[in-house]
Amino acid sequence: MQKMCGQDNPKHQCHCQGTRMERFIQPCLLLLLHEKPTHGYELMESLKEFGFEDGGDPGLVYRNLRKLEEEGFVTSEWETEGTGPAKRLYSVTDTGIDLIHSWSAHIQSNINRLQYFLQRYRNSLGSQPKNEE
Amino acid sequence: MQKMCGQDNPKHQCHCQGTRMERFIQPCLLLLLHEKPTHGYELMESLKEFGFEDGGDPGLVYRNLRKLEEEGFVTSEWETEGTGPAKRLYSVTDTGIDLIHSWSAHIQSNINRLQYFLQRYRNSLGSQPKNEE
DNA sequence: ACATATATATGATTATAACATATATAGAAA
DNA sequence: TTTCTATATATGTTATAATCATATATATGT
Repeated sequence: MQKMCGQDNPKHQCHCQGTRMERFIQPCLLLLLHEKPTHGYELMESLKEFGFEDGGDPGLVYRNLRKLEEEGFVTSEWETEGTGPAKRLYSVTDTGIDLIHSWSAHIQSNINRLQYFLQRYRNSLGSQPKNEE
Repeated sequence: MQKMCGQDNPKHQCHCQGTRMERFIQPCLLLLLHEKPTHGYELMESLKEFGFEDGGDPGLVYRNLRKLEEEGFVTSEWETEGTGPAKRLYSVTDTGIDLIHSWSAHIQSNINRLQYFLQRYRNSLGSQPKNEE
């Protein structure tokens, strides 16, 4: 049996599996880092604003940051000052900024595709009653 | 080196990797089959309207159809009449229709997330000049 | 006879997310 | 002072899905 999406209402269990937005975490991280250079743990907190439940999986966040750094879109340095364990502070590079622009263009075209789908959905099914589960 | 997205203009090679819309082929197949029961090969042709280049990979299309059938969202039967090789004709079931509704709700919420991103992008970067590659 | 269009299917590889843990620092509470 | 929690980063493992490659077969056009 396939996994369910859960969506907004935890009681409603639909089967659409439309939960994942592939790679979407990447532009979110870049944009957040452009707004304010910071570290992974705080980024997780901010990711909630972009719809990532609980800020997303730590593994996903930290690995994405490392990969972005490998590829030159962000840079990092250790911050040992202050309380608690050391933080790895990230900031966006110039190519990172370019990447945000690229992503934004792409996200706009994704919106267009999704809206095309909804348009067509409404034309053929939108006004019909739904079978409640 | 990471893969590039290609986007609209084949000459423009951006690095956003935002090409895939995970699982999006599923609601498209279901909606097309609701509009008109048909077979995989023709579905590939129609998928172009939803932004799938060349109608998407045949492997992806046929495997998705089989999986949807396994799960009871579509049914199929062989069509041996007519010219050319036999076609497997698919149509949507009632639970398949429900699934389209679920997907649509989800797609709407994905649009909202993407638009939230773009809004925030415009606030912090939208008016600035882009470094052309 | 050979190429092409139609039609379905499957094997193998790669990319990504999800799930599970491990490690370490520091403050608060008991 | 022991224990709990929050902070902070990291990695191993598995599951899922897209991509790439290829195989098979029917029919038509040249």
